[in-house]
Amino acid sequence: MAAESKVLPRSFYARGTVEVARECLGKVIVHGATAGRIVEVEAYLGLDDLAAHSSRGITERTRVLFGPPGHAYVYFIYGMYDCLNFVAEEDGTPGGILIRAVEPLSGLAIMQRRRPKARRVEDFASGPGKLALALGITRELNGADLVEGPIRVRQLRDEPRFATGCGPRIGITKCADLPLRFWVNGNRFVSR
DNA sequence: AGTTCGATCGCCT
DNA sequence: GGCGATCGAACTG
Repeated sequence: MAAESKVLPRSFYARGTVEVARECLGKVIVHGATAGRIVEVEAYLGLDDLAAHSSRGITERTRVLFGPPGHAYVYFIYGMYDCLNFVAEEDGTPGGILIRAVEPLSGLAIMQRRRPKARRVEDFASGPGKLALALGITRELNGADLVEGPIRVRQLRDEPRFATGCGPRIGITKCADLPLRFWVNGNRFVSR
């Protein structure tokens, strides 16, 4: 796969969060021997988006959301799960893209070991907590560089065409009506 | 220092 | 569809 794809440059992330979110669909996350194709994401906008962690300003947790683009923001939620975001926008402007689902491509046996209760491939990474487990992504990787670090995002040279859908984000109470969730239409690995 | 509640998941009915 | 698990960040006083 390495010969048929290239790592996304930092300039890919240094744009508006919604634009980057939409274009993340179809890209491939590689971590160690595991890889998955992004099929569902959500955009979390800077300070006005009350559902975004960045809306309350810079804290120890949200620091990387305000930093340079092309880095991973990994946070701990519900006492149990880690979730992966990509940082967008120019340095100093917050913007996060929550990766909600990937289609497993490589390292399926490793993913099954990390997701022992999953009975089907469709259950390996069809949710933000699940995908972090399947890809082995934890809070230790918060702040990791997506261009040169341990997690990389690649674009296939012959990325297949696909239609996308858009709708409200999942699991939030504030700003619950904004259509900031994006997915690959009809893909069976989307969380819902 | 104490309380609240969350960008979830899996099990139960 | 409903709910319990589980714990840290953020907010209150």
